[in-house]
Amino acid sequence: MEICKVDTALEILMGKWKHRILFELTTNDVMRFNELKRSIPGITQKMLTAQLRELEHHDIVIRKVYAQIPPKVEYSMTEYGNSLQPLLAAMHDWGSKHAEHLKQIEKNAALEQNNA
Amino acid sequence: MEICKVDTALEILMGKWKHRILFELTTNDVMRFNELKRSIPGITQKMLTAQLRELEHHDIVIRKVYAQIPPKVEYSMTEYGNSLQPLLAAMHDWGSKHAEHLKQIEKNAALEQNNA
DNA sequence: CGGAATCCGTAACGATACTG
DNA sequence: CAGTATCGTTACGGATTCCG
Repeated sequence: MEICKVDTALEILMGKWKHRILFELTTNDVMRFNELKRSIPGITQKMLTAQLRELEHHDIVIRKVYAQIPPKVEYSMTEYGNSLQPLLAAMHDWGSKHAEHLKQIEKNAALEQNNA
Repeated sequence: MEICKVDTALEILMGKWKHRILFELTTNDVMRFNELKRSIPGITQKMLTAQLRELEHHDIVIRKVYAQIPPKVEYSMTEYGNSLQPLLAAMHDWGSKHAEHLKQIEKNAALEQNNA
C-alpha cells in the first residue's frame, strides 16, 4: 500500500524521450515511425522503439501496423493516454513560469564561482 | 530555445527519492536529517544527502545548519518549492485515478502469458 | 548527528551494423 | 520503412567505512 501516487505518473513520464514523444503525438494526432523520429532531433531508432514500446505497454499510445510493403506503422494516443494531457500541460506551465527563476539560480552559482 | 518545458519540471522531480522527500517536507514543514531519513524507508544517507543537495541547488528546499555539537540541520521547503505543490497534487491525483487502470493492464498481460 | 569518501553493480542510454 | 542485434559507455543508486 502506497501513500503517494506521484510515482505512478512519474514512472510513465520517466525516460529521456517519453515526454517529447507524447508532445509530438498529442500535437499531431497520428504519426509514422520515421516521421516521429525526424521530429525528435537526437533520438536513435533504438530509443524511439524502446520508449514507444513502454508507452504502448502502459496503454498510453497505440501502435497500428499495416501489413504492406514497404511497412507502415502509425502511432497515436489512446484515450487513457490523452488523460495525461492536463498533467503535461500543468508541468509545461510550471516549467515555463520558472525557467526564468532557474536562470537566476545559475547566474548566482556563476557569481559564487567567481568569488571563490 | 526549447518548445516543451515539461523537462524543466521533470528534471526537478527526477531521481528515485525526490518526490518522497518533497512529500515529507510539504507535510511536516521542517525536518531534521535523520528524521527525514527515518520517514523514508529504504533510503540511504548518501542518497538522502545527494537528493537534498540537488533540491537545494534548484532552490526547492532550504538547508539550515545550527553551529552546535551535536550537529543539527533542518530542511524545509522554499517559497519557490511550494509552488510545486499544485503540480505534485495533480500528479498524485492522476496516479490515484489510474492505479486501477494499471492493475487492469497487468491482469491482461498475465492472461496473455497464460494463453502463450 | 549529519554527513563525506570510496567502491561496486546495474540499468539506461548511445553508436553502429544488419534485416524483412 | 520500421525495425533488431550487439556492443560500449555513462549515470544512477546501493553498501560500507570513516570523520568532525
